[in-house]
Amino acid sequence: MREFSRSLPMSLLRAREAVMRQFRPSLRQHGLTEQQWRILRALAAIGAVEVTELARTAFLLGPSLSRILRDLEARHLIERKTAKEDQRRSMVSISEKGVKLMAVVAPTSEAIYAEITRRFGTRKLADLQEMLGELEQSLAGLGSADEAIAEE
Amino acid sequence: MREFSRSLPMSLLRAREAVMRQFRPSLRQHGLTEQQWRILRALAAIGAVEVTELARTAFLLGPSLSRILRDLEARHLIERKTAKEDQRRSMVSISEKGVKLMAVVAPTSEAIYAEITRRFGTRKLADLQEMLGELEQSLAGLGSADEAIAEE
DNA sequence: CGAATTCATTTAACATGTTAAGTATCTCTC
DNA sequence: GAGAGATACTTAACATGTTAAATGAATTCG
Repeated sequence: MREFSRSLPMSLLRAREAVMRQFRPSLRQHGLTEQQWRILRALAAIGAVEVTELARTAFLLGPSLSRILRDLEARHLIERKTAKEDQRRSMVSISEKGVKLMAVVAPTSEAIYAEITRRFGTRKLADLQEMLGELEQSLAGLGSADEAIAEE
Repeated sequence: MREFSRSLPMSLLRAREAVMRQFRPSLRQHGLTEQQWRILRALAAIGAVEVTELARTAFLLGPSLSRILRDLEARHLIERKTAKEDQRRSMVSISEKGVKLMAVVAPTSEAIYAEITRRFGTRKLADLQEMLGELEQSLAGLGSADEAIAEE
């Protein structure tokens, strides 16, 4: 069997951890987790969105997002209001307090990203992201929760 | 600010998820999580190891590993015995039952990996892993839990 | 119209990630 | 050789990942 530590999943895991390790301390100082920060950024970029689309954008599963939104709302960092036409949907948006928090955190976050880019190289970073996108594309539609049924 | 969904952390997260989505159903059919599978593979490759080194090899934090080993031991998939010279250390190894389980799971797992390799391309896969390793290297020693202290 | 179905979101249950604290053992030093 | 410190591992507490089930609201279809 392939040497365990050289598998693709491990390479991806180690690389991502190396990157996230840079951001976590700064976020933590402001009481934010990686996921909470993703949600705030997504909301700031998009504006008001439904929960389902926010999940797609921030790449979080519904249950995780549901819990995090509850907490962020309790901290008044986001706002929620149910849609008038469809009572099932709720529109989520970042609050003024959330915007202010982002303004505090963003500079450090940007500086860290810049340092990572500097160390790894701008060109290599672009190449890497290109390859990661291609990898994702090449696997699209393979494990979409349909193929596994045949094995049951 | 940089378009959120194109950040390096997101690219890495999406790519890894695309890959792991392929493996999870098969592992799940055998009652294994991704992390439990990593541990079994690591043990099969290395033999008997201390918990701390296993954590390094399987890329898991101590507390996670501690819990998982407790469960795997209860399922008789691994074995543990405290070292004679140093009562603090315990040597972990895969059990016969664990080996048999691996023999059942491995073929499917290998087939999935082969399919991923085929779709993405052997050469590109090697290139990608090379770049991921370089990224990890270029960030080594940056966020080793020391630099954040200056900010406190 | 009304039951069945679909859809958006939440809750539940269990496993892991993450940081801090605890426990037991070992080592080192005076 | 006794106490301070270091080391290996575990527990605790809280946040998220993951799958299944529940809830409530809209839609479809007979």
